[in-house]
Amino acid sequence: MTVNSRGDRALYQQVADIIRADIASGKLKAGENLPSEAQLSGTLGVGREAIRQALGVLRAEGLIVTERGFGSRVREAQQRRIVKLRRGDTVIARMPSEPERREMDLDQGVPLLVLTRADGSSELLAGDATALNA
Amino acid sequence: MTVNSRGDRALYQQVADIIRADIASGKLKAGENLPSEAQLSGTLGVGREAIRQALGVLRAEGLIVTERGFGSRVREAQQRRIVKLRRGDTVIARMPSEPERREMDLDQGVPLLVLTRADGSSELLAGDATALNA
DNA sequence: CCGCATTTGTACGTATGTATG
DNA sequence: TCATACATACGTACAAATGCG
Repeated sequence: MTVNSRGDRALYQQVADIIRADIASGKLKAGENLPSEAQLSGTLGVGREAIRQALGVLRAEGLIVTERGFGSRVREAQQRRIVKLRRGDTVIARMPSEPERREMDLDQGVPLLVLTRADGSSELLAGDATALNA
Repeated sequence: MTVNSRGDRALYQQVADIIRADIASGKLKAGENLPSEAQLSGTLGVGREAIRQALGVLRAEGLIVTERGFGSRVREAQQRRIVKLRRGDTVIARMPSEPERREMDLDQGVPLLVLTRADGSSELLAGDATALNA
């Protein structure tokens, strides 16, 4: 598995593809730490920015989480709470704004579910911790 | 409205806050073009990278879309198709992977809804174009 | 159709700040 | 205290797409 600067895809996309595949295949397991940016940079032979962009893609996909001063690790599947929908309830999905994300303490790449009950009341639900059931 | 390098928030977050507020207030209307990165850089007195990071935040929130060689504009609300949920249907939300995003031609910052019908069949729905109704 | 200016995308380097262990 | 690691932010350069004359 290596990157190719002559490929039609950007280096950082190729890096993201490699890591995503490693996660999907189980070569990188949930909760496991990724190599540091510097290590990935050296191993794959690309600059740190390409590595950081790749990790940014994977964070936006909700596949990894990164902690400053520590590193990145494969995000673990969240326990899902099942929310029963009743007749007349409606739901839409969207991404939280940054302030909302901090407020609700959500990881990057986690969508929000806006549940509006038939009576007009509404709730914000973390998309990775919620399963809807009609 | 200006940025402050001594603030406790990063410059790019401050820039994102300003533009987000301009969108929320209607000062920047749906479909309207944002100033170019170079213009924002000059106007706000920060480097291009801080501007690009700010725009990246807003893209991830689904607030703007960017076209290479053209610029960024405020994303317009999508017409939502209403999907009726029947008893036994379940739905979870997640972000698409980059390959899925390109495949389904989704903008950044648009979540995916995975609808599994009671009979076991499932569908992928664009979160910004779908409203669930139980 | 062609060339040009504009604009975003990619990728590198460098430096400094800040959190973790 | 200290090394490690990520975050922020500047600069530079070139590639690639768009729109216009």
